[in-house]
Amino acid sequence: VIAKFVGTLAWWFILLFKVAEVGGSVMPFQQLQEADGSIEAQLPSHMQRIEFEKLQLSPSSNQYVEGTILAKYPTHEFGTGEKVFKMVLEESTTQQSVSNPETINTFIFGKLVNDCEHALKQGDRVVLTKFQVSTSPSARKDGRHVLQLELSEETGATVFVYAKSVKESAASSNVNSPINQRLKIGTQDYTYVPLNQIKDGVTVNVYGVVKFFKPPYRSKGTDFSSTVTIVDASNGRLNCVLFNGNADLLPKICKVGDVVRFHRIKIQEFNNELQAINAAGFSALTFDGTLGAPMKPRTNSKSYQFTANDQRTVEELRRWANATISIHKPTVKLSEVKPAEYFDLTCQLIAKAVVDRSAVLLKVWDGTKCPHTLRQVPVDMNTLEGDPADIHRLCKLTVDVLIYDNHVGAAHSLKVGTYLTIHNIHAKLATLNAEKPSTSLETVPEMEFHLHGGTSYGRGITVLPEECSDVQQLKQTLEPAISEDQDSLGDLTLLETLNTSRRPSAPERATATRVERCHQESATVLTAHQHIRTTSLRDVLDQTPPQKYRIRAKLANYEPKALHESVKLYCPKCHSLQEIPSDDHVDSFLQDAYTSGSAAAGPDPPTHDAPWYQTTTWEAEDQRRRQITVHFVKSDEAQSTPERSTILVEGVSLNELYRLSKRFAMLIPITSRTKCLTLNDLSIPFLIQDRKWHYGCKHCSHPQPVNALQPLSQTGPWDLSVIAKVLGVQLLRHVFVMRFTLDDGSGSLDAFLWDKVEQFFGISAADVVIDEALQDKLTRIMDTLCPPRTSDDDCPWLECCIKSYYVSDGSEQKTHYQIFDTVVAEAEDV
DNA sequence: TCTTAGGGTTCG
Repeated sequence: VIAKFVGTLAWWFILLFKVAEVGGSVMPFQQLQEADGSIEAQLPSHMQRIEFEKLQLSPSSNQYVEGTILAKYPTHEFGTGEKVFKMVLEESTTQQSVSNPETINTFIFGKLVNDCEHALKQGDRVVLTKFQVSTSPSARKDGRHVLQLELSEETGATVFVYAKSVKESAASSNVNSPINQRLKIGTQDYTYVPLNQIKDGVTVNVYGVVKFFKPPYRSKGTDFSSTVTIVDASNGRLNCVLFNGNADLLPKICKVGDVVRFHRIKIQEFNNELQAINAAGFSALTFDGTLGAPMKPRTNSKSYQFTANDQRTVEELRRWANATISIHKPTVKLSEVKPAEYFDLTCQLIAKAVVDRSAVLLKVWDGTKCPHTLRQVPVDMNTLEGDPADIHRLCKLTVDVLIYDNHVGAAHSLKVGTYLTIHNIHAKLATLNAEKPSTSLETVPEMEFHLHGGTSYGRGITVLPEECSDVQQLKQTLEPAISEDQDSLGDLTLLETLNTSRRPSAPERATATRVERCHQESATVLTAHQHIRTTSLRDVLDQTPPQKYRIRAKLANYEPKALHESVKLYCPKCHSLQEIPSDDHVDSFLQDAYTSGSAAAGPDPPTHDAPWYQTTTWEAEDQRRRQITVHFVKSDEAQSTPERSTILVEGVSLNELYRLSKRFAMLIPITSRTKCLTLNDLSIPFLIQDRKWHYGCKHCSHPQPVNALQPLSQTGPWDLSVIAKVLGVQLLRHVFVMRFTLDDGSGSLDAFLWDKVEQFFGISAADVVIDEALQDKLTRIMDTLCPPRTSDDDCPWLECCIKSYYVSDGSEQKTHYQIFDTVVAEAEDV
């Protein structure tokens, strides 16, 4: 189609422009040059033309329209200084004669106007992308398309124009210089009117705190509707009535107290009061009203301007609202519900079932136990959608909520596991009637939960985004509630259900096999939290710490690759982490010790016996005439074999240290430089026991003279921790520290493995250092988790618990992740 | 320019 067009009329395709701002920074221009192929090749990838006639209220972002400017109206300026102009586009079509070409009203807003009001002329052929579609209020009058196009900063729109060939364009005064050179990217200065200064008849931008709202619902007309009452520090108050054919373009408010920014609302009078209604080009940002919450707005806008001023405004509104007690509603948990109360319930959906045409049953929980006798809505288990394991395990904590009439559609489309707020839910005491008489006077009336029909008091259901602060708070209540509940009957009930002779329902079978499959297919398994849903790494990366997740990912890489480097020394007191001193380091330290020792000690080294040890001295077989001294600690005769005895050694080399440590149970390297026996500097092991080298923390130890050991010589076999205590040594612990790069296809992150890693691998960090068989095992495990030289397909999945946390490096906070409550599957068989 | 709704408790 386009080729024919280009061929006959010899148009050139010149880019126009794209103006979009994300978070205040200008995106680069996207410049397209002359076309000698299809238009699609010139546009961002996968763009598809949509004919006017096929336009819908929620266009997908890869659609573009193409048309000729039939009329262009003068630019109008709002009181806010923002500009807007309207044009009428006629469908470009190749058909020879079109009796009734489609025409559509198109509005250009904001800085886009500055960019193209002079560049576009009647008769120009344009391509528009990322427009917003709304119903045309003037369709009946002007006979044009029932929908209209709106292009603004917020839609991320791009306008392209065809210009005539170079020759023609040279003759034309309009297009004699390349359009892209005339572009100026300016930021739009949005002005926001305090709510007490709002006047009738103007289109304005406002900021405010939500005092009341009705979540979007389908109106009796063509659109979705949402009512939002906002207030601000000026003591103003504004009732906004918002419509849109696409519910997603209405503000995404979760709760009273949220902060909103509306662009382009029109003020009008109704019932002697001013009210706002969304004007063309309306767009909304919604911020969590929680002090200190991230400044990431909920919005459908493709891009938006958000300056330092905006940030200040949101912060101020948050502060003001949180100090103004009348704005917020008290939150009510299930444990606090009073009979006949109406409240907003923030909860997680566990299961749902269609009851009849006018009602849907939702089984929800908020982690607290409702103290009232609850009515259980009878439903066929087979019509109940949800994980049977969860339904059974949480049955004591879930409540049945009946959702009626106009809310049924919304309830029906909810996904199990979703976090919700059910607004204005009614805790109703069941009415006893003649057909269901009370059997005794003591019968306690049951409590039932209803979401009645209608939208009064903001009745409706809001799906909460994962990152909203209410969800984060809710999750913290849910998780401990599950583990408490696990100890009770929950699991037993589940087992009984799965073990009954009755054939399990399909979802039940799926759950049972899924549990098995987890263990089979995953190279690591969880030691707890199996009930938690898996979160994608992309979602993990989107959220702010601290959080805990269950994830499923592959091990793309790990550090250190030299596995012996993964073992470090950790001080449980000062929490410092250090490398294990290398053999070279210990060797040179020992050499320094005996070289300087013999020089400084003078002619009379303390080589004599003491009441608690016997001393032997001999000369080493090297050229330096080095003197080796060994003090044998006296003990019972029964323990006097070398394998059971303790020796204090001076003047030994690394080699001798190894040889002696094989023969004696315990070996303490010492020095007699100071005339009494003392420990060496703690950069070498202070004690070797069963070939295991033990180190002390330099910061936390207060070494005592070795003579302090004398009283111990009477009490039989020596214990490592006792010796350390007597000698004033704070023991360092061997620990594994590794970094796993996890990837699940949706995202990738680095997670540290350093707490309880011995459980993770089933290997002791202290032992692996001296045991080659264990080193081989560790290598085999890592080769299983992350096979060398294989494709991604051969990498096993890892089921892991990870938690996110902030680490401050002085100037900024960084997000770190740590693996916990996870072990290698069947590590004992590796 | 304008249908919807224009906050204010229910059939269950």
